[in-house]
Amino acid sequence: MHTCTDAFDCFVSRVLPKRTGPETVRLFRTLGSHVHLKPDRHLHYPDDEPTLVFLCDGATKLVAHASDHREQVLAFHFTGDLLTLPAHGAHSYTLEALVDCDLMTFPYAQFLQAAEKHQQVLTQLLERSTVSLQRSREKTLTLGRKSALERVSSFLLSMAERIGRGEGSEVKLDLPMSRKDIADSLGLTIETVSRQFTLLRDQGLIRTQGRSGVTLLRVDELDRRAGHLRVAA
Amino acid sequence: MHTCTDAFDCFVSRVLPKRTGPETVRLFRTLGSHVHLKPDRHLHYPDDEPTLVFLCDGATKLVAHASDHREQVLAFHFTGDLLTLPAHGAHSYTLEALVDCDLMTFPYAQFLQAAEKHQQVLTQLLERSTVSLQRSREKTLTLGRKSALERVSSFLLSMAERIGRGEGSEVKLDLPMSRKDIADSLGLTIETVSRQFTLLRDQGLIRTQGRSGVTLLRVDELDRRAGHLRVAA
DNA sequence: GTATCTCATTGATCCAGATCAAGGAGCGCC
DNA sequence: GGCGCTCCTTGATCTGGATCAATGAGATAC
Repeated sequence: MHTCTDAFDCFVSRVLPKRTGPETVRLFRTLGSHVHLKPDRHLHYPDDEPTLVFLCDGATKLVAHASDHREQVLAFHFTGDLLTLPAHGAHSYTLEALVDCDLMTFPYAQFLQAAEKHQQVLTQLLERSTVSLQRSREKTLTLGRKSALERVSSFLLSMAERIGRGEGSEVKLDLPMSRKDIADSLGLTIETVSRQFTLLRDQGLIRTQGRSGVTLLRVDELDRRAGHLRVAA
Repeated sequence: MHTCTDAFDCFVSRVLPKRTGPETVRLFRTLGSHVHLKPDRHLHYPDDEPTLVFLCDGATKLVAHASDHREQVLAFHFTGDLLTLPAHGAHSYTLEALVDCDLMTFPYAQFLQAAEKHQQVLTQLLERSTVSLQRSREKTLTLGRKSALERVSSFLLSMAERIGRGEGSEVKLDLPMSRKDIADSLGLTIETVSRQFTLLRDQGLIRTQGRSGVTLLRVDELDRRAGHLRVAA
């Protein structure tokens, strides 16, 4: 994935409905911009109007900035995700690349206008927005009421769902984010996250390979550690 | 607001576009159910499919339940709000009335189908969903990175925005939720919330009248306490 | 291959907010 | 209008995770 055309084609095939007319495709093309981001770089976008982003390839984090230099990671995104960057309000937001990323950006208002005649696009936007809201609510519960161990377990399970490769009863993960990113996402410190990893490793629930490799060995036990509701035993 | 007809009319006038045809209105009527909830009662809804709720009148809280009996308030809603109750996943959710409430409920999937021909309804659904997501993200930052005092200040400011009555430079609030609800919303305990109220009162930033009355005396100072980004000084 | 630099782990101490424990005040009920 | 109950406030103590402080291990550059 390198050229602007590739990126746009990727957007077309994954977001627009199958038999979208060529004139509509052309309309979206005039609205969208292709951006390549290197790791640790953040997307520059107008802070007074929301922007729609389609992540063609890569992984990003959405970060909220409070006063001081405190940061909270609101969400991680992976290849194929569609997300809305809010205009800055009481806090400011940035989208930062975790690895090399290709994305398409659209001014939200104009995109919406273009989509109005194609309710399948609207429906999809709504659907994806609902999934984001759902994830955000789970995060709220995690941050509001869970212990460090529960947070880290929840995090691993959620990553397993999104980027895990199942191998028998195990799930392999290649985490694109650093311990700092995980800590900022879970409302913890690097040290605490590291200690929970060690704890889970010592209990035989996970194995780690290098900085980014994690294998979940006992998903059932992790579910219990995560404080999830017992599925009727 | 008491009869089923009143409630549905309220929904029609606040959610459906102005010149919606009578046959469409009739369609939505067949999908919707009117429910009255007394304080502390919760809405019963199928746990395997999402439900759309329009709050005609009253105030509610959306609560997530983790294992043990820990609860996290995900959001408060007030008259005129439209919200989506997710199907239960790793956690379960309930919608509970804070005061007497009238609401209209719709099966989400069927509502969406009915709305497909009316992209104004879709657009509105999307818009409201985006606002919910935005609020949820602010909450994430609050729960992840803010101190008790910052959380309570943020909470008061957010309530001021939604249900405050401005009187000169002051804002009057009549909070429909208990200290317990506030604590469960901010990831704190009742005691800590109470102590922050006392602190803010002692600093002359708020005045309290009885259990539910709060007057914000210094919105600017509260903004500072809330850890909001300084508006270019 | 190895030097170096960054990121992760581990250990020691500290503190904000939880927990435990009484009082006090508002509000509904009779 | 006062009785009683619930919710709120205040105080004392405890603790999980933050902070401070070294190591240790992976990745990158040469």
